[in-house]
Amino acid sequence: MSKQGQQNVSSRNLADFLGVNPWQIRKDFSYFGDFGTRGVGYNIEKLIKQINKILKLDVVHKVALVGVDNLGSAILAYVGLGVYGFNIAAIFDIDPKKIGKKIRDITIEDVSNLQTLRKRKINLAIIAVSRDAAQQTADTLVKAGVKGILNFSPCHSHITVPKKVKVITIDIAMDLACLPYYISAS
Amino acid sequence: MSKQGQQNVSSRNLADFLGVNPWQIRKDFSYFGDFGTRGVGYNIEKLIKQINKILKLDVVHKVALVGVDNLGSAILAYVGLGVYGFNIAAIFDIDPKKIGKKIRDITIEDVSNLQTLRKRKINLAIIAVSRDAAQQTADTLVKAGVKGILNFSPCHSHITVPKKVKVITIDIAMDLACLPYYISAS
DNA sequence: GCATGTGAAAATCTTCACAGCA
DNA sequence: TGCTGTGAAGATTTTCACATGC
Repeated sequence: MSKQGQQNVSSRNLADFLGVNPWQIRKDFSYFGDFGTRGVGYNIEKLIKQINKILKLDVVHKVALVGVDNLGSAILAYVGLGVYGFNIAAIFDIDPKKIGKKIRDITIEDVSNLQTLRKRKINLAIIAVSRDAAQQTADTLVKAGVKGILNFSPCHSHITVPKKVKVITIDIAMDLACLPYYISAS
Repeated sequence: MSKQGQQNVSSRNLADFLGVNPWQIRKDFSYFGDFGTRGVGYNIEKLIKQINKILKLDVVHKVALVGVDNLGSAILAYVGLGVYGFNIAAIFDIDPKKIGKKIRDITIEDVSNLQTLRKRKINLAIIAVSRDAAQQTADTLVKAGVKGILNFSPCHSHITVPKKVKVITIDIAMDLACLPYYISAS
């Protein structure tokens, strides 16, 4: 909407777009403050800024990618160029054939370099390694000061981390496994 | 646990493993029936069967993969070999260079063949195409009788389908975007 | 004794109706 | 008049305590 030059948006507009009720939008916003103007709606630019601030997306975050297989490459393509203000600042792999090569001007490093993340002020990481290496990778990342992990290993492989570290797991097979339940219900 | 030869598991065991309370486990199960034995716990084999039945994972589901880029290849590696009883039964792409090649004994077909899905009794699909092609792909899939879609295009590209069709969207960049909120809270 | 299954209480989330303000 | 912000009502979910059965 911002790109289309719109100035304001109402809770009804947003609700229709998302498929929810207008009062859900308003109630949710109200927990964080008064963003709108009565009779007018929400100023789009201001709203974007407010939400980015709430979600802490108002600064650029450096991210390390561990594992640059097919999945790692796909992630780079998706997250690569600054969506939501992320900056893939380092890439690691265990495969000697890949180490030293460059992807998008970033040199692939050996996983033994992971310990340098703290010094480089990188505290987010994406785990795209094989399921067997996932826990070990997580341990190393935590030791290197990483505070948030996006984990692509299957959820039953059960990554354990100290609870000050936030892990979000994307388990592709499990998401697929949700579909049959819904399609049979209809 | 089953693979380790265990016979029974208690709600406490399951709860500890998942990081929730035992009574949450029991209450949830109780909505679907009486699976356990008082004083003993749940028979693991029987429990697996019951849950698979509830989730409709007790039969093999055929799945079509559309788009066999890096992401598509990664998905094949993850879902490829029968996890949760899925069977990747067809692969489609738009790139003439890929069409006709084989991956895991499956010949890559042109997307114009998507209409054959109904005849082949494939009613689940994975969309791993570029964001611009996502809606069009979804439309074609729906027309071909697909009832459930796992969609990897960004959620703001906003796939629209008839509501009898279930779509689950995995938006990698958005999941990553959740992390900063949690790490700053600690 | 031990662990499930469940009604009831407590907490939370959703919906609504309308006051308040541009 | 139009749309936000919000207290209160309604619905749902979570927690708990204990009766039930092996």
